[in-house]
Amino acid sequence: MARPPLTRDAVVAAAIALAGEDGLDRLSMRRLGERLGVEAMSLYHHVRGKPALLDAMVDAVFAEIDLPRPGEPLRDGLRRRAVSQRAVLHRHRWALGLLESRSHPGPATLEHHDAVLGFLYAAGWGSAPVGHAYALLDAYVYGFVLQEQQLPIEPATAGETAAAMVASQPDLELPHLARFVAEVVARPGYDFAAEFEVGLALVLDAVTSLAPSAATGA
Amino acid sequence: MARPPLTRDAVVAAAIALAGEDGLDRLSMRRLGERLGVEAMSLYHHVRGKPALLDAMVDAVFAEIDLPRPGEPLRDGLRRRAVSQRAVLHRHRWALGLLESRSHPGPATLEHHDAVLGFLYAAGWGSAPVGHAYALLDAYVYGFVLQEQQLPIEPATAGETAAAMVASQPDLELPHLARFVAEVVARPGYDFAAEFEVGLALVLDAVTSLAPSAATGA
DNA sequence: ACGGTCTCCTTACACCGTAAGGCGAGGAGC
DNA sequence: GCTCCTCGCCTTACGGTGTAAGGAGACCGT
Repeated sequence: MARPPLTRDAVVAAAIALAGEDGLDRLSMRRLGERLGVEAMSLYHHVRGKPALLDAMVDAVFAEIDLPRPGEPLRDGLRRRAVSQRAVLHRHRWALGLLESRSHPGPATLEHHDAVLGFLYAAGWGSAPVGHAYALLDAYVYGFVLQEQQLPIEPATAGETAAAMVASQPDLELPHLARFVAEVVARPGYDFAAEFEVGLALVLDAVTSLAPSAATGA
Repeated sequence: MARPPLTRDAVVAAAIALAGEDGLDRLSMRRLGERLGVEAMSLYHHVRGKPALLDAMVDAVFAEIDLPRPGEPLRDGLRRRAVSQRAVLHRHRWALGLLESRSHPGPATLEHHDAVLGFLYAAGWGSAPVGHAYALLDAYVYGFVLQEQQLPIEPATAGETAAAMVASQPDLELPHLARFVAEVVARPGYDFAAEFEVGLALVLDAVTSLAPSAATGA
C-alpha cells in the first residue's frame, strides 16, 4: 500500500498542525517528516527550505482571515476583518512571531491586502487616508494580540500570576502596579480579551473620522 | 594579565550588542562566549540558561524607555513614552520578537509599568479607564513597530520592493494594491515611519477621551 | 597551610538545517 | 518488450545549537 505522494499543501498543513500542537520552536524538518511518514530531506522536494516553509505557513494564515463584504457599511467591514484577524492570530499562536521577520508575502497575503484596500477605495477614500487607516488598524490588532500572548493563557489564574510577578521582586516598590492588579486583573471574571472590543471601538472611531465625508468637520 | 571576572550585566550587555550586530538568530551561547573571551559553558555561572538571558535582554530594553515625568500634562507624558518606546524597539530590532514569548518580566519592566500606571493614577484616573488606555496605547506602539519591521529597511527603495512583491505573483489581479503602491509607497520621500505620528495622535485623542474629566461629555 | 568557594574549562549528547548524491518505481517513446 | 528519463524519497555527512556533568585552578578567610 504505497502512500500517496506528498504535496506542498500537505507539507504546509502538517507544519501548521505541528506548530499548533507542540509550538513553533519544536517544529523541525525532522519532526515534520516523521509526522508525514517521510525523512526530513524528502520535504525539500516540496519546499525550498525552512524559511520558505515558514513563509507558506504565514500565507495560509492570511487566507483564513475574513474579508469585508463589498457593499457592507464601512465600519462593519473593518470591524469584521479586525475581529477575524485577531481570532486567527489567536488560533495560531505561532503566527504573530513569524510575521515579524518574514518579508516575502505570498499570494493569499497580497490578495488579502488588495481586498481590504479595494473595500476602502470603493467607499470613496483616497490613498492618503487609506494608508493612515490601514496602518492604525493593523497596528492595533497586531499589538493587541502581542499583548495577549504575553499574558498567562488561563484568564482564571491571571490574578494570581500577576500577583506572583509583582511579588517576584520583593525589594521593589510597586504600589501602582499592585493596585492595578488588585483592582483589575485579580477581579473574578476579568478577561483581558474583552479589552479588545473596547480599544477596537475607539480605533474604529478614529479611523472613520478619516473618511472623506468627515473632512467637512476638519 | 588576568581578565576581570565576568558579571551578569556584562554578559547581558554583550548579548544585546551581539544581537544588534548580527541578529538574534546568530546569538548563540558559543558565539557570545567567544565575544567575551570565554567558553560557552562559563556563561552558565552568570545566567541560568538561554531563556533567562533573553528575559534579561528584554528587561534591559525596558530600562531604556523614557517615562512620563510626574506633573507633566497627561497627553505629553503618554506621547513621550510612546515615542521613546518605539525608538527603543527600533534601535533593538530583535526585542519585539522576544516580547512575544517571554512572560517573565524583570525588575525594570515592572518598574516601567508601575511608573506609567502611577502617572495615570496621579491624573485622577480610575483603574478601568487606565486599563483601557494602557492596552490601547501599548497595542498601537507594538503593532506599529511590528509593521515597520516587516517592511524593507531602506525607505528609499520601498517603492521598488513593494512593486516587486506585487509583481512576484504575475497570475494575480491586484489592482487596488498596485494603486496603493503607486500612489503612496512608490512616491519619492515616502517614509512609513512618518505614519507613526499620525496614528499616535489619533490614539492619544481616543485615550484622553477616556479621562474622568471627559466623562461629562459621554 | 588549609579548606572552601568562585570562575572557568573540557567533554559529551541529542538535536538542528541542509548540501550532495544514490536508488527504485512509473511512465513515455519506440 | 525494452530503454531511458524523471520524480519522489532516502542515506550520509557536516557544522552548528543548548546544556548536563564534572574537573581544574585561583583566590580568600582563617
